[in-house]
Amino acid sequence: MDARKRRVLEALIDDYIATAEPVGSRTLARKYGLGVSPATIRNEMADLEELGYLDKPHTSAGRVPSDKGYRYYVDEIMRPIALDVAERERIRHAYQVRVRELHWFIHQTARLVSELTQYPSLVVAPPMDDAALADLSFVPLGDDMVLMVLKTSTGLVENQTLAVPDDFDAVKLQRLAEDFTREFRGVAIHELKNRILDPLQGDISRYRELWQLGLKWVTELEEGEDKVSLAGPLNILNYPEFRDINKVRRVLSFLEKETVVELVSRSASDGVQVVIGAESSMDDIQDCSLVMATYRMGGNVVGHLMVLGPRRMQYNRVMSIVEAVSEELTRVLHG
Amino acid sequence: MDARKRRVLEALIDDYIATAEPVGSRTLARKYGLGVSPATIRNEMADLEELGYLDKPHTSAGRVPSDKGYRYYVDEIMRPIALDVAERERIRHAYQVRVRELHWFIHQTARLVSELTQYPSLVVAPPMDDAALADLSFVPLGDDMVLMVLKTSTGLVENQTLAVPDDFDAVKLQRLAEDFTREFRGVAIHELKNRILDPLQGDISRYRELWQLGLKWVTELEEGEDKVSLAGPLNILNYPEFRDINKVRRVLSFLEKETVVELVSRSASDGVQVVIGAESSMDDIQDCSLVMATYRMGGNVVGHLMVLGPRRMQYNRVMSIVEAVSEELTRVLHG
DNA sequence: TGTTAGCACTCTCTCAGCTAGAGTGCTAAT
DNA sequence: ATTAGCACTCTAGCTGAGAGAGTGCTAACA
Repeated sequence: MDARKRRVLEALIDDYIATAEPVGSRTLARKYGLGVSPATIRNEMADLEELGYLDKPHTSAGRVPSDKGYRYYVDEIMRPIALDVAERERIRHAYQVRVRELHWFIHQTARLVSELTQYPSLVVAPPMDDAALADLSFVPLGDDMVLMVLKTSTGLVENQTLAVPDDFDAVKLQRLAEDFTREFRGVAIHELKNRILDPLQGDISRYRELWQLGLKWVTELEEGEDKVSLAGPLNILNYPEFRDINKVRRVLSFLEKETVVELVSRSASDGVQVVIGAESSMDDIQDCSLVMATYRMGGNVVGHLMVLGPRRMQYNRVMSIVEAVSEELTRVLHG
Repeated sequence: MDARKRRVLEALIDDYIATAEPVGSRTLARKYGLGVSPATIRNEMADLEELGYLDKPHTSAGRVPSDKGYRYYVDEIMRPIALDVAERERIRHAYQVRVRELHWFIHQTARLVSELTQYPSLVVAPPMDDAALADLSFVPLGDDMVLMVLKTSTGLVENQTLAVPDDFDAVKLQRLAEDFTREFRGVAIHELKNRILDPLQGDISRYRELWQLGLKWVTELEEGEDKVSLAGPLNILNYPEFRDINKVRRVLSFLEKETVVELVSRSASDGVQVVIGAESSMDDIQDCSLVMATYRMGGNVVGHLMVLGPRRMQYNRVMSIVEAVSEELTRVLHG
């Protein structure tokens, strides 16, 4: 793979990303200043095809990048692109409203990313489970209803209405919350469940009744709907590779399945990651690419952020956006 | 319009709803026991076309119902269908979790309806604005943050985190909430804004600073994202009339525009309403039908519920579902 | 030896023409 | 009033030809 092959591959992929049409030697020679004739380029393309970087839809069409071609492009050729000022501003301002609820963050993030990239975007919340309890309070609502407000050590707030037995009045509830917070502050949420159900634990039996109601909620928090936010799914309709309605259906329903979460969570390493086409080994998105990143929250609690597009994706742009947003999100969640 | 014409029209529409293919006289004679020959049916069909109830895609295709045809079918021919037990149960159980947040209700309702009907469904929340204040409380969160919890006279709860000035400690906040609730209980939310901004009002100037923060939130509540919930948009991909990607795009983006809310809110009358094709005078949904209903909450505060599908919709089934759900919702919101 | 011009070849896309099939509308018989 | 029969119309689908784009190979060239 000499320098000229690289330049040919780069030009071809750039052109294909821009046009979605197979690229021929003539086009390449004309539009990109490669300094050689179409015939020479043809030879190079034949080599690149033999090396597995290019595919041919049929004999008399131009070439198209293969998964391996894109991979090489992403890893070795492509240079990161700087976001423009407006985009940076957009990202910086996205989290200025001082909401502290997790589902708001993931919703906002998914929308931000899909609007910036013009691709569908999916954000997975870090498991609430791993965070520690910081504070618990109750707000009586009348009608035997109470609003339970949970604050985590990561600074987030979640709340839920609960029905409580008749004999819990406001005073009792407040004392309960204080006792509870004193006893369990700093304990991880998932740990909490064991402690409460453990009969050897001290004088907490009187909370049990109430807490069991709360347990249900905590459990829901872990695997509730709020955990994943999908934004901009319709964006894929703008790309010609999704002219086929069945493909649209396959991909979009994939995004609503539970498997996405597993897929996204699988790649837990730092930094921006790219998955190209069949690399995901998911049938439904054989010809889609994913750009993923993680964000952190109070230590090692980790959430995920993903963009899905056609393999012919503007990788550098999308990667820059995903990186910038995940960093901003980590920053905001830390402060 | 004699009895036989009615039967022909009914059979034709039933068949077209089932198959999405233009219906010919032969098919009608064969599949529905009309007791007459295709030739006779042809004559009736010619009459029905002249009367405007049917259209012809082209000379040698069968007939297709026109808007007027569907209208007559819905108003005069079609009989309501009873939901089966499983569906009734499904609806009854949908609201058993005792959440009291409006956005939960609309989200849940939209999902329920789209799953039952297999069409996209949209639910518009009643304007928070019209409800009266029942109770206000604050939960301190540390970091100068506070959770503001608003309870309305309709029994719903909304909450929002706010940043507050340094000098509001827990005690001060609690007293503030008590004073506030005492003074403004029963006042409509939209009225509240005027009262607070009115300098002639009594000794409330000390709340102003805090409340102005809250005002922003209340304003957002009125026209925030939580006001509308769309579920099952992908369902339309299952119907052959949406094989064209541009039509899908037109319709789905219509559902995300602000105009839907206006359209839905326009028909404020009781009971289930049907809008067929061009009756909506909305270009983007020329060949879609809408089934809409309202639900009530604490008197006359009204929300809306809508199903969108192809004109070739299973009107009786969808109408039954929409009616049952809106009634159940009204019932639940009342208790 | 690497590059290039030339050229035959291959494959797809499009368009016109044709056919089969479905359905109609009219006429005449019942 | 109903129906059988039949000519007519229109579409969907197939076929074949031609244009166009692009390739791969060969031979000439620097």
